[in-house]
Amino acid sequence: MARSTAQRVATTLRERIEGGSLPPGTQLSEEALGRELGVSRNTLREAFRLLVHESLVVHLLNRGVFVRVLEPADVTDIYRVREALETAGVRAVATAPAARREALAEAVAQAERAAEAGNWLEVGSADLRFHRALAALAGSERIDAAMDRLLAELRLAFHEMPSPRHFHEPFVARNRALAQLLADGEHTRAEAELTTYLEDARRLILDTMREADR
Amino acid sequence: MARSTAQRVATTLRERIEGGSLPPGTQLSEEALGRELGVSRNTLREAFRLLVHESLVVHLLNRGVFVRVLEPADVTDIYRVREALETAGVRAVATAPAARREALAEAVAQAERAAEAGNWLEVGSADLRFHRALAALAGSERIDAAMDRLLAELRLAFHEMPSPRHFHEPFVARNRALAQLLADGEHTRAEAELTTYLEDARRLILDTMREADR
DNA sequence: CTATTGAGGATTGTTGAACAATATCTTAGC
DNA sequence: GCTAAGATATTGTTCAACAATCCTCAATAG
Repeated sequence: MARSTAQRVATTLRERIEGGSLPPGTQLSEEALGRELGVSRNTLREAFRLLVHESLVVHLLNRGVFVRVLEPADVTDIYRVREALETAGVRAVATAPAARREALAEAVAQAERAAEAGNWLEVGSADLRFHRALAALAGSERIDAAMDRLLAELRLAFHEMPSPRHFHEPFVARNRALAQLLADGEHTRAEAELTTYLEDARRLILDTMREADR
Repeated sequence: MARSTAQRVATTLRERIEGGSLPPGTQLSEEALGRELGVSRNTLREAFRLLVHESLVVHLLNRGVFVRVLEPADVTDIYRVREALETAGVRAVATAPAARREALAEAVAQAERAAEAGNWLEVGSADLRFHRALAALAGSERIDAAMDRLLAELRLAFHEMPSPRHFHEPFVARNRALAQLLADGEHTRAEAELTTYLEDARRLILDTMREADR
């Protein structure tokens, strides 16, 4: 559990960004943040580098670091990568260990329980876990890490979603259907469903973003 | 082209690593390197962060940074990601702009010219360009960046290849065949060829690595 | 002889202050 | 209103010091 000061500071900032108290576009001032968190500027800069690596912030030379602002083009790009990685998972389902396949069903069940309880934010988290588990079928550490980064970026966009229910509800049943297709060995149909799923989700996000820009 | 000192330092270290003068496993001492390159420890540490992001070095807490040592498991992992990303490119070939499709033929031609000239290192570079162009058909900045990182990692393994000709020669013709299948719209066969191509290349590297461990 | 422990030395982790380089804001002049 | 020059604030980089951690190696116990 040994972690450096910079890593702890990065965790604090990550929570603030994902929690919304540091909204996209905010500049992270070295002097102010360092004083508030009780760390030196050098250490803070090391923490910034970690967050840059996670794409949660961007670093502009001589201007500083800013909480990432997700453009529509970014959302489109992210969904292209998701399609590539999750499709790779679908294709590897036959050779994946049983534990990884069970993780899919587990995430679906969690999403359904959260939906019944009306906890739509948790539904969203379970949805991301499901798709992370999907990509994890490929059995690659690098794919897992890439998915983690992608989904962290996407969470920035989720913050702009005015109604979590409207956004997450339709996908609960579709996740179950997709999991069922995979369990039944219907690989081709599973791939097709995944593609339309991602296409629909992407469009929903983009429409909402355009809506918000008025 | 404004670049910070840290970025320039990272570039020289990158060149030394890829050039072989800093072989895998070497520790990058903050004190010694900082004195030699005429930069402070803090700036050097910022440069290290950039290289960590590129996976060229690893950072162990309280122990320092070391030039990445590629294990057989890493090679297997990298080829899983390559399969996912390059397959995504193959699938998007129909919708890709003409310029991107021409980049494929260009890389094939360069590899063939280099092979005729007996310049096998250049053949290797052209091979990587071809596969980078393949993934670029997907039209995603993040996929492009991921491929760049993956191929930079792979170069670490290429250093251990005793005979560049033996390793690169067989793949020149296969790249041309693959490009032809794509130009002909034979998507299914192209995907199949890509899979066996990557499988063969991976096995060749792994066999060589095991050979070298004796 | 092997394994463990502990002291010492070397390296990294972090700090705070200082100055340089750059960007942004303000103001003067047209 | 617009441009240009200067003032101000922020980041980029350095330096020196100290704290925390790891590694080496010898001394010791079994």
